[in-house]
Amino acid sequence: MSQAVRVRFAPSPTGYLHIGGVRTALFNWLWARKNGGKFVLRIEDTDQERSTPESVKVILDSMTWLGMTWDEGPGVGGAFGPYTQMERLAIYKEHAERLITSGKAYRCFCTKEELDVQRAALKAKDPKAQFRYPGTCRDRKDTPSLPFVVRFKVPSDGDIRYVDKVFGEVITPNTAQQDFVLLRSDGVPLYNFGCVVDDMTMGITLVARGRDHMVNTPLQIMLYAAFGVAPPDMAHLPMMLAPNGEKLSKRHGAVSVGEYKAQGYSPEAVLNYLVRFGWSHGDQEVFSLGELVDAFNWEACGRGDGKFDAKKFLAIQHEHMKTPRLTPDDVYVARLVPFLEARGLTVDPARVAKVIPMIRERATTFVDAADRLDFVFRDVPVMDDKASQKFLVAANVAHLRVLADVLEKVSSWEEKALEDATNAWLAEKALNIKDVAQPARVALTGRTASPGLFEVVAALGREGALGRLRSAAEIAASR
RNA sequence: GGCCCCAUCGUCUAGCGGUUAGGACACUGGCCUCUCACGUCGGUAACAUGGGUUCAAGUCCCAUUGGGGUCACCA
Repeated sequence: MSQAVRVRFAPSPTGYLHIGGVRTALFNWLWARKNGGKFVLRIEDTDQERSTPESVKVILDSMTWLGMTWDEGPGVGGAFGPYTQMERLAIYKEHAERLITSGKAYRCFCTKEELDVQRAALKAKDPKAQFRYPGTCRDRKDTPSLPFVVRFKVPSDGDIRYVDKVFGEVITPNTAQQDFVLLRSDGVPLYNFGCVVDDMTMGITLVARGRDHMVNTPLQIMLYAAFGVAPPDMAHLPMMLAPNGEKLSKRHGAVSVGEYKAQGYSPEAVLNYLVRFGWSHGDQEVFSLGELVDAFNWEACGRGDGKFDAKKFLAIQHEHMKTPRLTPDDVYVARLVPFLEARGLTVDPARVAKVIPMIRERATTFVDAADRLDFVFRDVPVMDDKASQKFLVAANVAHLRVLADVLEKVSSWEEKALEDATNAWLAEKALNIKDVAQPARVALTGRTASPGLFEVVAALGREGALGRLRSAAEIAASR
């Protein structure tokens, strides 16, 4: 009885994939997956000034990285293509002519320049007035051979009402509208027309988009009515703003998917943070993708705008990195290796897998993880000067040497045995672990903060660990 | 300014007439501890204001205030 769900994400390829756009894509994607429906990706490139092929590629790559696969669209095709608007101009033209024929739209020969003059004149008289197309060509009978746009004939009275899946009933009086342009003089459709023709011909059943589009929805519903077609369900999402309440943009920090990828975020964590922005599921904060697909619904979407919180985002990312259920070891390794290699390190994935437990609970991003594991993959650790000067000093030479000697006698090079042997020595000499831990840590890792000392010793292997302790002792002795 | 939308801790939010107003992030005190983390126990912190409706309003209605969106041959 209910038709199969078909939703879409229709970005404009004018730059990067913005984190806010990802959120609207996500809500659509979740709805499709939850209902076994189709998720369509459509490229709205009718703004030829700003659209670029590079941007299309960035968007596709970002969507792929995020795991939001599309069932129809660029690269995968589908029965309702093409999925790029500039390849659909004939379809828009045909639909525009249909509206002209049925008297729902008309050719307007007013030029942009003429209208700009009229607009300026009005503003000059009354700065607060809003210019609206006066309907000059509305009832024009002649058809001069001049360039023209196609305008929609907005009903002069009545109103448009629809029930938004998030905001409930929305009523807008028609008197608030003007005869808007469907098709530019060069035959390229404007947003509202292209959007409606595409959604209609692509069989879209629900349109979910940002609240900044809510003003377009009444116009689009008029168009559906003009075509004699029932409009799809509508759902608007509250806006994600910058911490200061402005529109979220580059100047507020990272806003593109690519930046978060580069910073070592997980795609699941990105989606997890974004979904909780404007949607909730009781007290649950952390979700796997599967859980999201199951739990998502429109009823639990909030209506208030919100502000982006980078710290909470990082916390969600950290949560995903800590939890093997959310980030299995093999996934962890696959994502971490490129970041290690980016540091110029040569790494064996099997070895990476072995040392991940050392940093599971500590690393917040893969960049952070690579940094924390850096010392493992070098012959000589990168030495922090302050750490070296504070701990690799004459007073610690003996401890470092003896520790190396004690460890050397351990037959089984594993954490427990190494720790036991060390503790035995400490007990015998009435020493405290604190007396040797920091100097040893600096010797082994080059830093004052690291995973547990004996995890580190074990991970470095007999030769590596003993060598580092002894050469550090030399450095300390020379001071 | 017109039209539209919104309003619970600093932030994301739970709440769908009766709650000591809950959780998370952030901040913060203690515990744990070889560092850093993790973990754990605790703390500070919110219903914008004014009217109604009701035995009873964070929850319903109205107004005010505040915030946001949008007013193109951009999307």
